[in-house]
Order: sequence, then structure tokens, then C-alpha cells
Amino acid sequence: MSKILDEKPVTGTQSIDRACDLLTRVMNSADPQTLSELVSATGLAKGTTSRILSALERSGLIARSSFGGFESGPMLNQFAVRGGAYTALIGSLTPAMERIADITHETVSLAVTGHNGIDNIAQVEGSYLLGSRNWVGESVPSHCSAAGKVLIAFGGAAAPSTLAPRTTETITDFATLDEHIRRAREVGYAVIRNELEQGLIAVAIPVLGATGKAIAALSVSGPAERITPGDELHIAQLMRRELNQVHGLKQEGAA
Amino acid sequence: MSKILDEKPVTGTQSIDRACDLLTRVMNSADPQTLSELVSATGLAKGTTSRILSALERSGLIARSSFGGFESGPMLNQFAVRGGAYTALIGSLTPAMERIADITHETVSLAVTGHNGIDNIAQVEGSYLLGSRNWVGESVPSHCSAAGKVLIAFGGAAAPSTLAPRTTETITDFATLDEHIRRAREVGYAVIRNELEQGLIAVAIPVLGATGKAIAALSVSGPAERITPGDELHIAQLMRRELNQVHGLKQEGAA
DNA sequence: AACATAGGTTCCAGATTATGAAACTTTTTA
DNA sequence: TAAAAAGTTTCATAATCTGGAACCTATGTT
Repeated sequence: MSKILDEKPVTGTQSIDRACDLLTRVMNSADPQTLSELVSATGLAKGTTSRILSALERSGLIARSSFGGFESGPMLNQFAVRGGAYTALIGSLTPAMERIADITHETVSLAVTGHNGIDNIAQVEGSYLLGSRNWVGESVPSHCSAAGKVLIAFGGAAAPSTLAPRTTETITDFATLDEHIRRAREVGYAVIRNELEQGLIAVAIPVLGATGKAIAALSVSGPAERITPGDELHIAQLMRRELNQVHGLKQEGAA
Repeated sequence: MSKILDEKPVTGTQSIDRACDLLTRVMNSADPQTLSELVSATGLAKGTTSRILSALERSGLIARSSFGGFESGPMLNQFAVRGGAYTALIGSLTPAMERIADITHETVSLAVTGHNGIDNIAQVEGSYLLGSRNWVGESVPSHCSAAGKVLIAFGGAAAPSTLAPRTTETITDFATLDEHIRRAREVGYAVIRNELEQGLIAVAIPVLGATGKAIAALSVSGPAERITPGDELHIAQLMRRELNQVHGLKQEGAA
């Protein structure tokens, strides 16, 4: 079987690619990563790994934990304290998300296109005990999340190249996904029913930026018992209405 | 004049060092940085800069802004949303900081050793109108901040190699600084009076970790009119008392 | 205490890899 | 529409990075 997408060989950055790989591994690990762990995870030579990690440490991006191993360095932690690039977006949408949670009693989430998948960046809990757990900071595949579908539909994310199944109802062929995307573009919202996890329903609408493309997705999610197919449109309309109240975001599109 | 500190030549990581430099420039800029800006800032060849930036973009560390230029990428923004490594520390100390601010009416700050200087990572405002502005996310030199002195005194930061003046009262000779450090170690707190900025007084105590070394510094700062030399000890004692209430931090030392 | 082991760093010859000037493409400005 | 600015790609060259092995240095073991 030949390559589905023509892989660009990408040359002239071997060492930087390796450094980025090591950096992201360290960043995304909860616990400090030791040199040996990173060596076996990446398959790099021990000396090479040590040299690269030292360079990253020298620039403050990573640091040695006092208990051994590498963890995020002052440069990154300081960046996190400043809030990163999403703070403004989260800040302006939080009140609307809270109102939506108040009315629906369900969990409301804000997601953006991430490096591999859809990244959840903010969440407001509903009042029900049974609801989505906090998954801020986690990623999900775009083809089986409502936020992902809506981001693809409104130009905020590229269509995925693979459709890995998560449940028996996950969309695994491109024709069906295209159909969902087209429908989302028409009606202004997207839905998942059991496609990410059995029993989990979510409805998402796009948050459109000044250029008319989606910059984020707002979604309500809850169990199938509470969110029936008949509720989907109402939830989408409610989100649209609340989002239209938000100052500083040009909103358009049906719902 | 020969090299003061023997500069280690550091070899084998030229391209990674350059990549780190570019990455941190992008991270620390409020606005997206264009290729040309980065070229002239770093002095690298245009082609080289473009190639490195593409590699960083490919790994999700930086991203192209829709308005042109490079900004922090999903990998970093997602990291920031998760909170970085300081969240636990800030979370456990915020209540104590709030109580200190309530009692003193002055601004209370939390700082850690950063990549170049002392990084402010949290701040609670006092009730006075005249007070320190919010400087979370900014760095100050260690030799002219109370937090810096106390971090050096309690093994949380290395002594600085240069003593750049900020005011006429900034300590600029190593002997005087050593004396201040020694005194801080004795009494358990450090003070600056007009050494960082005219009229600014700050008192800091160390936050000691399990290993007995300072992992952070807690400080109260305000104008010279309100914080007299006679207040310093009381403020230090107050901070020490509140810090001792914090669960999960072994505290020791006089004050 | 001496030894063994694992985890980490440094060294060095060699060739793979990054480099930068220039050509080329795209976007912006006049 | 032309011209300039901004950004990307190409390619020959040699400088840079590589990885194996030697070398440290803690920590645990007999």
C-alpha cells in the first residue's frame, strides 16, 4: 500500500525535530522524565539525548527536578502563569458559558483546533451529578467530537486523514463524515451521539472570528438519557443566542 | 579584560540553541513576530530562520497567526491551560497570601527563581490604592529584590554574576550583597529599600521545600511612607506565621 | 569497605546534516 | 501595473551533529 498523503521528506532540521520531540514529551508528562526514559521512548542515542536536553535546559525551557528527571522549565512555567494565548478568548466567553450551564444544567465546553485533534481549553460544569468530567487540557479526535465537526465545517480545522473508531458508532468512512460536515454547515451546529463514548451526546456551534472562520467551538454535552435528538436544535439555538450577546465577537450563521 | 566566568564553549547544539532562541522570542512577545523581525533580532540568515520556524511550527510549538507572523502554538497554549508546574504551589499559598494582604493592606507576591532573574508567579492586591501594580509574569534581578535575596540566602537561587544598578541605592558590590545575604540567613527574611525602584520597600521570607532549600519567596511590598524599618520584622513574622498554617509545606527557620 | 550496577556525561573521528547565498515565489505597496 | 518587500526553496559546501565507547558518580550490595 502506498502513502495516502505524499509525505514531505522535510530536511535540514533533524536535530531540531528531535529537540521538539523531547521538549513536548517533557511538557506533556505529569511526572519528571528521566534521561533513560526519554532515550527508550525516542530511540535516540544516550549521548545525543543528553546533549539535546542540556541545550533545552540551558535555554530555560526544561529544568531538572530536584528529585531527578526533567520537567518543564521556568520559561514554560512563566509562560503558563501569564496565561498563554487563549486567556482572552476564555475570559470573554466564560460568562456566556456559565449562563448556558445554568439553563441547561449540563456541562459546557470550549475547544480549539490543537496540534493533533481538538483541544479542550475551558469548561463550566452543569448542576447534574452525572456529567462530563473535567477534561480541560486534553485532546480528542476531530471526527468523533461535536466541536471537531463544527470546526471542520466552518474552516477552523482541516479534515482528518484517518478515522480511528472509538465506539461502534464512530464514523469511520469519509463519505459519512463529509455528509455530517455538510449538514453542520447548513444548520450551523454539529452533534455526536455515542460516537466518542457510549452514551455521550454533545452539541456544538462554531465561534466565528473576524475573518468569518471558526476560531473555537462551544459545546454542551451530557448523557443520552437527558439529551434527546429533539433537544439538539434548542441547545444549539440557546448557545447561539448567548454567544451573540458576547461583545467583541462578530457572529453570523444560522442555528 | 578577560572573561570573568570561564565561558563553556558548548558545542554540538548550534541549531537547537538557535531554535530555542527563536522559540523564546516568540513566546515572550505579546504580538506575533514576523520572519523579518526575527531575522534582524537574531542575525540569522533568512533561509535558516524560515527553516527553523517551520520545524517549530510543525511540532505545534509555534503557529502562524492568521494576521501574519508567528505566535505561540497549540502545544504551548494547551500547556498554559493545564496550568504549568506552579499551579499546585500557587493554589496552596493563595489563602495565606490573601490573609496577609487583608492584615497588612499591602500587595503580597509569590516569586520563584526564573531563567534570568526572579519570576513573579502570583500576586494578591492589598486595599491601598497606591501599591505595586500587577507584575505576574515579569522578572526582576535577584540582587535588588527582597525575594531574590532570600532565595539566594536559602539555597533557592545562585548568586548573580553582575550587579546592574536600578536606582542610586541598588547594591552594586558583591561584599555588600554578601552581607545582606548573610543577614537574611540569620534573621530569616530579607528587605529592599529603594534598591529596585525609588520609594519601593519589600520584605520577603523563604518558602522552604522538603529538602530544606527555598523553593519560592513570599513578599509584602509597598511605599516607603507606609513600610518603615520598624515594620519589617513584624511583617516577616506575620508572613512566617501564616505560612506555617499552610498544610503540606515543612517550614523552619527563625523570623 | 570494596565492589557492582545503573544513570548520566564527555570525547572524538567521521559523514550526515545544517548552512547561507542566491534564485525563486508570493504578497504588499506605490 | 510595476516595483519592492516578505517569505520559501534550492544546492554545493563544510561545519555541525552524531553515536559508540570511555568515563564519571551516585546508590545499593555482599
